[in-house]
Amino acid sequence: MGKMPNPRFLRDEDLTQGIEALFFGYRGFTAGPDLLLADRGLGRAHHRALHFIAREPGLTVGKVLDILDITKQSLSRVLRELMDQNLVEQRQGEQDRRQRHLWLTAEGEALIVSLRVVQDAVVRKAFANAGAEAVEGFLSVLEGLMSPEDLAKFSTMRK
Amino acid sequence: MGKMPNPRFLRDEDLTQGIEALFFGYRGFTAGPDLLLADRGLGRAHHRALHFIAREPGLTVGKVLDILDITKQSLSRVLRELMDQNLVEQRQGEQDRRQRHLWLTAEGEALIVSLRVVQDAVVRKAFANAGAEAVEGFLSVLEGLMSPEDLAKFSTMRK
DNA sequence: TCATTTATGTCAATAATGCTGACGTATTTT
DNA sequence: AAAATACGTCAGCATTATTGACATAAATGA
Repeated sequence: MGKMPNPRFLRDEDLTQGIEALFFGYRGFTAGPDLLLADRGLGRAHHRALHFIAREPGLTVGKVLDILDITKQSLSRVLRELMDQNLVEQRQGEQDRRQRHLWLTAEGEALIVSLRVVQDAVVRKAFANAGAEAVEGFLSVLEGLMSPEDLAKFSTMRK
Repeated sequence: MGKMPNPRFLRDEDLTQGIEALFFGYRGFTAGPDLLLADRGLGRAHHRALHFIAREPGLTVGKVLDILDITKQSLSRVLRELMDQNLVEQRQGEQDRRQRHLWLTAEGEALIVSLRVVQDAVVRKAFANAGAEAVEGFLSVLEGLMSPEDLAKFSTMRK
């Protein structure tokens, strides 16, 4: 952890390289799913909603709003489209009946699985080629890039 | 897909974690510049154009199109807005007079510097906290995520 | 030279994703 | 009973992207 007096670290060029790596890397990361989604007239916003609903079935609308950090109106439109396509369904809360819990339908499950197949292939290949240690570094740098709020969300999710 | 025998690497959860880290990390990475840009009515697309023009002054329109991989129309609009705000200027090519070479104006330089101050602060902090070795891992995973074309662009840039 | 290709710009139409502000309803909490 | 909460929706707007068509100037190849 101690900072090395390494002259090849934290120079402007290193930061530039990091910035550009993120730009190109993120593009490679989203390209595959984007193609699949386009077939159904869906986009990245729908993917994100599907991802988090798949990850924690029964999530409330409020929780998804908190994670995605978009407005109610933006999420509403996305959820409406997902429900119109029979990919997601809402169930009224039992304890608190104001809440809407979100679940994937069988069709939604099938879609998220096919999205995961595409995305996992890219990520798995990148992880495998770089090695376990590199993945640790990858994660720790990304955590450092997150806002404190997002870091908290990210950390909470893996407990 | 044959899973590796390593129980703590390349599991589905590891991939999920990587996917979510990218989502939250990328958001943290763009949040600062986005705020600064919004003040001038500019967005992320303008930032990307400014970045690559600053990085390689005199770039032609065609090269920027190749790097950003957007349509001519999208770039045209962005460049027009940057030129209207006196941030970028075009100069006709001397050898090939069909080409337009792009340069930042003094004002454009000033803007990209202030954007870099904000973005560098985030990246530098993340890099410094994670350490040089983690940064190596971060870069190698991102390279693995890039499409072959983008990897070639990325690699060529640091020569 | 003439035809083609290249580099660039621009028009019109469209889509996905986001925003703000306002308002409404059902339900829970105080 | 009043206030707060969870959610939905309306209208209007902005940014960033798309496709397809067309135009111009300049370079290049047969």
